[in-house]
Amino acid sequence: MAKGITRERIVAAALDLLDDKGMDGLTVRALASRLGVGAPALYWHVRNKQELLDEMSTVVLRRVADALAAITPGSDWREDVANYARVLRAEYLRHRDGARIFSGTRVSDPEVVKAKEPWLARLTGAGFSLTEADDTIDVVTAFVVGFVIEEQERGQSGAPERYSVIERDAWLGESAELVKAAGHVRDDGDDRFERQLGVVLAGLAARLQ
Amino acid sequence: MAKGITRERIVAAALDLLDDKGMDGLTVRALASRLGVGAPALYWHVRNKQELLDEMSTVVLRRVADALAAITPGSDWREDVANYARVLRAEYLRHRDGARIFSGTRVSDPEVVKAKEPWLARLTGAGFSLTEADDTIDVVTAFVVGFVIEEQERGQSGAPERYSVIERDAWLGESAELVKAAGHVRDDGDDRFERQLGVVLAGLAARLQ
DNA sequence: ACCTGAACACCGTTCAAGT
DNA sequence: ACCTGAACACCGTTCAAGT
Repeated sequence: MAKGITRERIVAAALDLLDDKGMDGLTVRALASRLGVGAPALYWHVRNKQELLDEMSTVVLRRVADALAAITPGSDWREDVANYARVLRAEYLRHRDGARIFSGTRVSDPEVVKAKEPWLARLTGAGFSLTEADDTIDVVTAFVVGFVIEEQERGQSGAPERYSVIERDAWLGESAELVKAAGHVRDDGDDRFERQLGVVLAGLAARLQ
Repeated sequence: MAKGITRERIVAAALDLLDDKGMDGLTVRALASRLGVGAPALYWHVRNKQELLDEMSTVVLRRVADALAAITPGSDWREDVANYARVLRAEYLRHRDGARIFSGTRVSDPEVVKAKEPWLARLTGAGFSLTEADDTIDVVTAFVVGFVIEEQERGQSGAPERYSVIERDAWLGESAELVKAAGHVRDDGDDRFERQLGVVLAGLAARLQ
């Protein structure tokens, strides 16, 4: 409706549209009509759809960086790294298919990459070599990305019935008793995340001995 | 050319097409013409494109299961889990954007899910509870998915120059010395993977104490 | 500088009709 | 049972033209 489209407004509207309609509904035309302009108007502000996606992912990672900058570092690097993992997961979860869409995309803003600096300082200060510190951030990031991709696929429209325990057992058929039992005791969400994050953190701590 | 399209041939051709032309080139029409039929012909064998993608990912995961079944389990669960991680990474790497495309999709074949059974048996036998055994497979899977997504994004067409160290330093601008230094010492590929996988395995081993 | 209108070369999918 | 031809309702993107 109100004109005066800017790059930032486009990206913000794109994130809203993604949450409303999902990845398939995130089209240049739908985005333009949401902003009250024609589709070609967007191409004055953004080179193409890929650049738009990169910009969206940069915004999400900037929020991660900002949230982390607002947290006062604790006394233990373990708790700080855990907070990084939690914030990253929370920001991915905030958007439909966030982990799949925003992982492995190019960050367009150097400031977001520079946000790693205090973390590397803190980890090397705690006794990690530079490579180990870099590995630390990377391995935690990889874990969170993989975890949330699976998590978001699960909690989605389109046949949650396969994940209903009874139907899953029937679908599995004969034998595979442990696979079925694992399905019965399986939990979701925060507890599962914290538990598995604990595994990764324990592995990192072991490096310091 | 040769007619007699079957579901399996369609999926195999789709994997080939993906590797040749990438995700954007994987269209129903291009796939059909590769098989020598019209696009609507495919809809007799496959409900829609999503089902085709699910089937592709099932084939990839079936190869993982088969490769693992061919490996004789060693004396140490650590080495077995490491082999799972290596095989999963290798199969993802085999296809363009494999990790991003094939992770978090629905497996259509119960046999592939059942392949987890001997792993759960082995891990519980080694002293893990059922939940811990399930976490073990999941946390390793999540790590591999996240790692390979990043890995495949990097080794791709479209501006590898940002990842050239000199240009990256310039792009980063002032300060952020540790971020730059980390970029200088950073390696890629197998060594990096083995190192970070070692972190996850150490964390899992710590659970057993 | 910023946006529109019209167009181009595509998409996934449906469906009557053919064999 | 399996496939074609034609069509529908879309896509992302370009480009001359308007203001």
